Amino acid sequence: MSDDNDIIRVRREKLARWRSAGRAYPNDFRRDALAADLHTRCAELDKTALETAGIEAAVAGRVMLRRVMGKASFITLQDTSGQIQCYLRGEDVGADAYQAFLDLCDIGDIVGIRGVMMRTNKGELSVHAMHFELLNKTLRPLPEKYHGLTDQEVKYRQRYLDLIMNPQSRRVFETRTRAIGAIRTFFVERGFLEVETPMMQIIPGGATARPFITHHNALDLELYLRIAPELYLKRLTVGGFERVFEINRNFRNEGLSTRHNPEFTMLEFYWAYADYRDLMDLTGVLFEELARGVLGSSQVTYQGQPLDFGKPPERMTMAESVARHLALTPREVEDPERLADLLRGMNLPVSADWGVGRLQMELFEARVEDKLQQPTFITQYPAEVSPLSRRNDRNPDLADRFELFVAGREIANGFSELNDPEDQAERFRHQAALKSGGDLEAMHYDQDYVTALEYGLPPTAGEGIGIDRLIMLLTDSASIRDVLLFPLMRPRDG
RNA sequence: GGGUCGUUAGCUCAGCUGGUAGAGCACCGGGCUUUUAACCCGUUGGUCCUGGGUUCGAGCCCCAGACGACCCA
Repeated sequence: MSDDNDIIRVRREKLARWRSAGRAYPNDFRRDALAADLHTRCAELDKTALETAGIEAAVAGRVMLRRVMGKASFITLQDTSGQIQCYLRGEDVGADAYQAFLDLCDIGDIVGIRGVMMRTNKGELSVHAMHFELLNKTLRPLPEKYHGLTDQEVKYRQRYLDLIMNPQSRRVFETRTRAIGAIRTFFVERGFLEVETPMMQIIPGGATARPFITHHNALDLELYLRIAPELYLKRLTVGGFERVFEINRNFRNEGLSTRHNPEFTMLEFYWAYADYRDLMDLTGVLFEELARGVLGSSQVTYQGQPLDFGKPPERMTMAESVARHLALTPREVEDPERLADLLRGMNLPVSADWGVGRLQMELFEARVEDKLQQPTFITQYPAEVSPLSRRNDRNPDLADRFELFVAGREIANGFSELNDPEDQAERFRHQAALKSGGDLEAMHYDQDYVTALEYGLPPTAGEGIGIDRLIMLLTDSASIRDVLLFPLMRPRDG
C-alpha cells in the first residue's frame, strides 16, 4: 500500500504530464460497442470480409495487456463484457496521440478507442484504432498479468482487483444476482408479495442468536440489528398478506468462519393455509428450478461431490436419522439414558432437563449433520428448541418443523407456524427464563407479537433459506466469503 | 479455542548445511509496423511480517506475537 515505490512515483509523473497537456480525466468519450458484442457480430467474418465491411466501433475499457513494436502496438482492452484487442499505429491515430500512448499509457489505464474492425494475420479480431484517448491514468499497477491475483486476503479486502483480474470471481457474483432474481420470480409467480421489514428492532426476535446492539439518539433507545425478519412477516400475515417474502440481510453477533459472516442474506417466506409438508414440496421445486435456471442442470457438483436437485429430497425424522447413523434400534433412539450415555461418551455436555428430542438433536448435530450430502429434509424437531413452531398433533413434544441439509450444511429451516397466542406466550416466558438464566441466545418476550397473534394468524407455514449458503452450492464456492462481495475482515492495523 | 501450513521487490514465486538478497512479470532506457503471457538488449527496485534470543555472522535456528489459508471444535 505504500506510496513511495518507483512504479507509483513514475505513474504520478505521467499523470502530471497528462494534466499539463490539458485534458486529464475527460468525460465525453462515448462508447458504442462492447467487446463481447463485437466478437459475436464479427464471428462469421474473416480478414478480407472485415476489410470490405468497414465496421466502425468505439470501445472503452481497461488496458490489460500491452505489446509495443515501435511504430505499431497492440493492446488488450477489457470491458464489462470481456476483452477485445486493439491495434494502434501513429499514422492512423495521429503522431501526438500515438506518442501519448507510448509515453503515458500503462497496463491498468482506462482508454477509449474508435476504429474499424479487422482481423490480424493470426485471425484475432481487433479494433484498428483511428482515434486513441486516455480516459484515466491509473496510479497503482495491477497484479501480475499472467498469474493474476491469487492472494485470498487481497481478493476479499480489495474486491475490485479480484473482479478486474478474475473472470471466475465475476461469474460467481453474476450467478448470485441471477439466482436471487430467479428466487424473486419464483415467489412472485406463485402469488407471494415481496416486502421489507425493519432491520432495526426494539426486540430482536425470530431466531436464537446474539444480536448487535445500537442506539437511537433522538428517542434515546437501544435498538438491535435484526437477527431475523420472522415476527414482522407473521404480523403481515395477520394483516392479510397471506403470501409474503423478504430477501434481505440478517445480523448475528457471532464468529467468522467459512460458513458464517456476521451479516448474511436470508430469504424468508410465509404461506397461509399451508403446512410444513407443503413447504418441503415447494422447496424441492425451488431448488430444482434454481439449479436448472441458473446452471442449466439439476445435477450440481459441489467441491467434487455430485448433488442431485433433480428429485425431491429424501425426508427423514431426526430420530430416524440418528438411529441410522449411530446404528441404534428404534427402542434405543427413544431411550434418554442411552442417548445421554452416547453424548457423554463423545465428551459432549448433557443437561439433566433435556428431553429425548433435545438429546437426539445433540447427537444429530454431532454425528449426523455433516454426513447429509445429498439434499435431505430432517423433520420432527423438539418443540423445546422450536419456540415459534406449531406442535405436532400426535406428539406435542415435537414441532411440525424441518431443516434442509445439503453438503453437510443447514440450508433451510421451515415449520408450521405457532398461531396459538397462549402457547406462544408460554414459550416466550420459557425463553425469557433461559435468558435471565444466562443464555445469551435465548429469545426476548415479545408482547407486541403475542398481541398480533391474539388478532389471529391464519394457519400458516413459514421458511427461511440461507441465500449465501445456497449460492455457495450453486457456484461451487468453499467459503461464504467467496460469495460475499465485501466479507467482514478484521481491520488492518497501522 | 486447538492443529497444520504460510508471510521474501508493485505482482507471482525461488532462496542449499547459517556465510554479500534472486528469477519472471511490471517499471525505466534502447530496438522493433499484424503482436498476443509479444520479443531482444541494458538498468532500477528489499522493514526477508513484527519483537526478542542463539551465533563471529540469521531470510534460514530458538522463543513470543501479528496476520492469512485450510482442517478440527
